[in-house]
Amino acid sequence: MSEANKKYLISIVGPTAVGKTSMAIALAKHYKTVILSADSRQFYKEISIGTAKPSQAELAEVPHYFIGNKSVSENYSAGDFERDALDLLQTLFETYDKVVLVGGSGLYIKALWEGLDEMPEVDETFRNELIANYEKNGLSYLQNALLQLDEEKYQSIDIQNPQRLMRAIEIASQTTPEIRKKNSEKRSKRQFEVIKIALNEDRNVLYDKINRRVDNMLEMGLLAECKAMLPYKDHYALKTVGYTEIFAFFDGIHSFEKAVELIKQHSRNYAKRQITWFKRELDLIWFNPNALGIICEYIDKRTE
RNA sequence: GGUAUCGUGGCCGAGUGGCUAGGCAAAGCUCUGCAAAAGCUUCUACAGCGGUUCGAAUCCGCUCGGGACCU
Repeated sequence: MSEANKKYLISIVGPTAVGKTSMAIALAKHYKTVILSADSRQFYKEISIGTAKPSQAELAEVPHYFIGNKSVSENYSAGDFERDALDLLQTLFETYDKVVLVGGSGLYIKALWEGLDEMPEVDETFRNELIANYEKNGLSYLQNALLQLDEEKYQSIDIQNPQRLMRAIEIASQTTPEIRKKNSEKRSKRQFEVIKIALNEDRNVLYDKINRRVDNMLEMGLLAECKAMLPYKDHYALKTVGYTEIFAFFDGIHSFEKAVELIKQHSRNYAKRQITWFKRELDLIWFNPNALGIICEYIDKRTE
């Protein structure tokens, strides 16, 4: 079963602060390859401290892709990432048999592993109208709108979730059932094998790491980074843990101490959601974050 | 020592005789383009003991505890 030219995407996933970055670097060095990041916030070049980007020293150890390659003023979606990452992988696999993927953004990783259906481009004007209508008329407005456009979708999604409803309406209003069916059929097959590795550890240990990392971010100058981002505070990229809480502090909504407490708490909540997300992935194996040796053995067995 | 006063689930907090307040946290979960987002579910407590009542977190008594005031 060993094929000379078989390509592998070694994927390291798991909750925030568990130790994915250092594991990915260790693996990339061991297999003499490069790292492709799948972190929906580390794309942005202006925000580094609060997103726990790899340090300059770490970035110098191994080539990284998709770190700081976008600006917070751009909108970048899971679909964009799938397309860009797939393009890049095609090139990388000409040189490497194995590439390390690392990140914690479940949807983005899923997009790269399995692909998303082809969908119409997001129409900002339409989306803004939808948001305005939702704010004026409430959830039932969205529910009714989707029910009119695509009853099948209405039955299958969480109709309590305004974000999902709006996205479904966007798609339904620009496509027909036939197009939607065809789009889901032409999802592209992957030319590489995905090896799914998740890192996790005792919840209390993880939470402790998260808390300490937040303190560390503050020491490294998170406050100044947030201050510099004030002009962009309404961009999607800044709607994220570590920034929204500090912005609220700047606005006098709560104290600095409260902001710090909330960042820690929200980071813990995020970690929990990540764990829930990846738990559904059945062909994914869980390891302790310092089990480098065991992980290498596992990879070797899978790729021999 | 005396006088009033308060004591609600991990935390905050409404409720003055009868129908699970609510919020936060926590835990569990959902997920095809805002995803570090957004949403869902679960968690029946009234300091203790006794009394009144068909029925008490709510009324009465005592005890314990907190903070306040007076001497």
